[in-house]
Formats: sequence, structure tokens, C-alpha cells
Amino acid sequence: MVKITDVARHAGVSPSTVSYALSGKRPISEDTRQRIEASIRELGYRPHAGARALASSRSNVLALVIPFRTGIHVPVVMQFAVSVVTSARQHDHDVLLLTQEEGEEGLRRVADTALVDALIVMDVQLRDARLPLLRTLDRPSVLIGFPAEAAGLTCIDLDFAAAGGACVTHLAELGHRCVALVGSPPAVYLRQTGFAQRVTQGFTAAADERGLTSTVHPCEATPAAAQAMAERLLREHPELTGVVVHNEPVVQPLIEAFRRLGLRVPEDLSVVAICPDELAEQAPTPISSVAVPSAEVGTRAVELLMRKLDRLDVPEATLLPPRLTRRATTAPRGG
Amino acid sequence: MVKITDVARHAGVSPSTVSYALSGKRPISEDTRQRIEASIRELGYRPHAGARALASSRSNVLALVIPFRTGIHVPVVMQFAVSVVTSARQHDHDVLLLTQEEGEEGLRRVADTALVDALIVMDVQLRDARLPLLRTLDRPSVLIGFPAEAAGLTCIDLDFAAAGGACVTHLAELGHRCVALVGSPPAVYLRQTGFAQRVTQGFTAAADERGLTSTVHPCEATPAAAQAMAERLLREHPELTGVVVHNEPVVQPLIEAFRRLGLRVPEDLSVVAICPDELAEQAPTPISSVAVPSAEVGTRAVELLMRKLDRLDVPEATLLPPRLTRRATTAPRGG
DNA sequence: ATGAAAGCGCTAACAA
DNA sequence: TTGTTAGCGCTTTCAT
Repeated sequence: MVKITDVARHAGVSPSTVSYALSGKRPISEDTRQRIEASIRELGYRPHAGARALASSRSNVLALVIPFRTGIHVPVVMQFAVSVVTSARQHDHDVLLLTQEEGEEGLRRVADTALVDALIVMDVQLRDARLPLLRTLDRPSVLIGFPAEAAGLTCIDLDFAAAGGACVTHLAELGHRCVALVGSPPAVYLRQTGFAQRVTQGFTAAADERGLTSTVHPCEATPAAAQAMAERLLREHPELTGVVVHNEPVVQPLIEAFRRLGLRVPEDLSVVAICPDELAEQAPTPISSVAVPSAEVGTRAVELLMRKLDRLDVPEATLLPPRLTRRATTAPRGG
Repeated sequence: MVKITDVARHAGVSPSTVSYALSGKRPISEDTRQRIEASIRELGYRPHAGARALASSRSNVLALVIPFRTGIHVPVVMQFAVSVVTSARQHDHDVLLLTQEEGEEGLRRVADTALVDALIVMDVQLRDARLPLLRTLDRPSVLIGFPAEAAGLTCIDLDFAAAGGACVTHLAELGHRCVALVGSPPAVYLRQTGFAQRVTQGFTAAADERGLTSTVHPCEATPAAAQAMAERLLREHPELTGVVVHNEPVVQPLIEAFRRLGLRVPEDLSVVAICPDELAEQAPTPISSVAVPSAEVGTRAVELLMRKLDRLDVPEATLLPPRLTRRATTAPRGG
């Protein structure tokens, strides 16, 4: 194995000079830098990660804790993870993958062993058992999602309340007067995941504000549940002309169910989803939607973390404003 | 920060004794072990990962390289990743996530800096540019998938050829005489990903062997493509009564397309998929299928890697035998 | 602008 | 069964 002393000898300088040339933490004469770089290339030198971590107390590794349970749309998690890895690399960091299963002990372990410098925690619950731990940990963290009590923590997410509201506004502007929200599976509400409730709040508040009739319906993430939901909505709310869906796997089945029941989308019924743009675009009838910007959230989370590692100030809360794209599933009421 | 010398002092032993108590690499008297454990708990000691890696030249971290491109079913990748993380933890290892994008340089980086002890590479192509590198790297690796030339490498995957064959056999035993394979998107074949071609080979070979008429059709992973495919199959192959689908996003849309075209599934047309059991089970009509056992592949890959790290022998090739479960989409020909 | 040298916290020979 | 000690390869003060 080639080490820094080998490079130093080869370049005719001291090890510390090589180190400084690498880190840029002190000025190096152009000539010296050239020689060092040449030696590094020639010898194929790679600094030993462990030695570096030990000497500098920086591992240049971030932990990413991903969820893995019902009601979570897998592609969203995956896209998020990929964007975290990609952004982290741009900041010269790597990403260690942890599952929710590891729990608090897992977080403590990677933080206390100095395996990672900082943590990104996905799928934060309203009252998340990990919050007290994250507050006391000596390493910075960023949460995806907003717990009930976020003081002292750094959180980022799509502004789901505004997203729910934007959907209603869109429908209202198209003249719709009676709307329904088809939401996440009941389990998601039960475990108090903030985003599901926030959508509901934003949806209901916007509907009330504009004097629309509105109802909210959690829904299992299966085609069968979508079919049942469509039937029920038409039965119980004959006036219904606008539907907001916040449940990825159900968006397409729901539209198909409505069509099977004889409704034209968007002529008789407008549907707007809160889902990844990709899903909305690829549907047979492209779906009007508010984007769930996983990639952007990932990138921003990493940037926040980097600022924290540099001891710069960061906002406690970052709410990404919703972006609604009208596609082919919404139309003015009455055709 | 509590360090090993603190624990040693507190327990009245030497640092090496603490180290050995932790690693189990030499016998420790019951009494001493007790005291050490008590001290560790009392002081909240956690060994520093970097220091450990430096002293032992073992980081206890595995690299997992995941693919991220068209034609790859995201939930399969995700489930695989989760199972790798879970299994790795059972062997006291963590997992560093790398994307395919990082390419060979990424592999070299994490290996040469000793950031990881070993690597798992997903989505290996028939002629994969990373193979020569993996062969020369000083760290063990396991590939998911089989390249054209696998000598000197350790590979594992579902036996996709046998899977294709098992589907045909199932249909043949039900009396079907004319079958079609709806496969992965053309892009997957073009980039020479082994599994797509292996399914085709196994499918065709089994059909020929049993004297069935068979055709093969790559298919884009969209509902629209599924619809077009269904129409085309019925038009071009009126005798068709059995379909094998190896393209997750298309399975359900294809069944629906056939039904829209007036065919009953399974009475008029049997459909068997190669896909995760989860997908097959959750369909409105549970789908007969050969399981793509991502979780098992992940677990097995980690076990292979652990054996290699322990310098034990491992087979170069591990082909998991297909497991076909008959559900509600296959039936004897002619009802 | 550069060098010398003292650690960083741990493991594993070597010694007893 | 346990202790002593020399590194592991790097960063970073302190000097010059």
C-alpha cells in the first residue's frame, strides 16, 4: 500500500506538505504542488480513510436512515436515496445506509463510533422516538419531515399543507364545488406521520376558505381499495366533481375505477394527484399533479448538513413550496 | 470521548484486554469479562470506527453498488438493498451506498482508500466494464447477475433461464400449445443485461423441447405499451393461450388489456409472471408467478462475501432455483 | 512556504 | 490469562 510518506519521499517534501497539498488548508507553491500531484499519480496514492478519520475526526461519511414499511411509496424513497448519494459525493462525502429497523440504537452506534459525521433521517413521525436522541447526539442531523416539536432540529420537506391547498385551489378555479381527498392508508395516519395529516389540513382549510364541500378518505394502497373507494365516493357524494389523491399506488387504479363506473376523466370528474412528476407524466392520461420532489429534498438535505458541518447557520425549517402542473386529468366543471 | 484506555483503567485491566474482550480473539476470564462489560456500560464506551479500521485494516463496511436506469424495477432494487443492509448488520458490518453512476472510479476509490472491506455489485452486464477492475481489486466482491465471462468472480442470481423454462413447463402441463414471452424493455436487451436474455433462452428452449409454438416480445414498461402488446399478440397469434411476462410494471396492465379485448384470464388465456411474490400476491387477481427473490439474493450475497472475507471457499456461481407459485391467472387450456 | 513530530484510538504481536 | 508496546497512516500544531 502506498502511503503519504511514500509520496512525500518521491516528491522530495515532507508528509505534512503532501497532506496540506491534498486538503488545501495551507498555501503550497505551484512548483511543489506540481511535483506532489505527479508523485501521487505516479504512485497511485490513495489516502487511507480510517487513518484520515482518526487523525482529523472526520469520516466524510453521512448516514441515511430509510423507512421500510407499509404506505411508503418505494420509488420515492429510492429516488431520494440516490439524490442524497449523488449530492453527498459532490461534497466529497459517502453515504452509509441504515434501515429504520435499526432504530435509535443504530443512530447512536454510527454517531458514537464516529463512523459518520452527520445523519439524514427520513420519514420522521409527529412524535418520533428518535428526536430526543438526535438532539443530544454530538453530530448534526437533518430530518425529512416535520415532527410536532421541531425546536432545535433541522427539518425539510415539501410543504404538504400548501400542496393540499394548491390542489383545492386548482379545482376551485376550474369551478368545482364538491371535492374529496383520497389519502394515504389508515396505517400512515395511525402512526402519526406528519405529511398525511398536513395534506388533510391544507386540503380542508383551503376547501373551507373557498366554501367548497369536502371530505377526506384514507385509502389502502391496492387497486381493489381504489375500486371500492371510487364506488363509495360516487354513492355517498353524487355532487363530487373533483378528487385529490395523495397515495401513489392508487392514483391510476382510481382513475380507471371512475372510468369503469361510467365517469369521464376529466370531463365529468377532475383528478389531481400529489405524487412524483415521473408517475404523473407516464400515466396513460397524464395526471395533473403537485410534484413530490424527492430529488430536490435529497439535495437540499445534504446541503443543509454540509452547512451544519461547516458550523454555518441553517434555518430550522425548510418547506419547499408546491409546484402544480396541470396535465390531462383536470378540466373545468361540467366539461 | 470515552476511549479504550478509560475503560481499561476503570476496569483495572490493560487496554489490550479490553480489546480482546470485545473481539473475542483470545480467552478472557469470566470475572475480568464481567468487569470490563460493566465498565463499558457505565462509561458508555464505543470503539472509534476509524481507529479500529486503521489498526486492524478492517472497516467492517461493505459497498453496495445499485443500478439506476430504465427497465429496472425500483422496488426490487430497494428490497435487495434493505436485505443487504439487514444481513450485513447481522455480521456486524455496515453498508455504504454507491450508485452505478460513480462507475469504476467509485469502486476503486472506496476499495483503495480502505473505506470498505468488500463490494456487492448489482445489475452486472454481460460484458461489464467493471469486471477487470473487480478482478484486480484487493478486496473481495460478489456480483448480482452473471457476466459472459465469470471466471475468477463470484456471482449469484436467480436462475433466470430455469425460471423462463419453469413458466413454459407450467403452461405446457396445463395443455397450452402456443405461448409468448413479454419481456423487458428493448433497452435492457440492448445493453446486454444477462437476465433478460437468459429468460428468453430458457423460455425458447423449453418451448422447443415440448414442441410448443413460441414467440418473444420485448416491451416498454408502460400501460400503453402493454395495451399495444396485447392487441398485437392477439392479432398476430390467434392461437395464443399462454403468456409469460417478465416485466414488472407491465404485468397488471397487460392482464387488464387482454380483458378489455374480451379475453377472460385465466379461462381463455393463462398468464404467468416472473416478478416479486409481493406484486403477484397483491394483484386484484393473484398472479401465478416465479418469484424474483431479491431478499434471498441479498442475504446470500452478504453470506458469500463474509465467507470470502474469512478466506473460506465459495462457489463461483450460485444460481437460485426458480420457485413457481400457481395463483389465479393460469388454468388448463380451454377453460 | 515548508518541516518535524506529536498524537488520533485502536489492535496485535510479543512477552510474561 | 493478562500486560506492554509498537505501530496502523494520517492531520495538525508548533517551529522555522
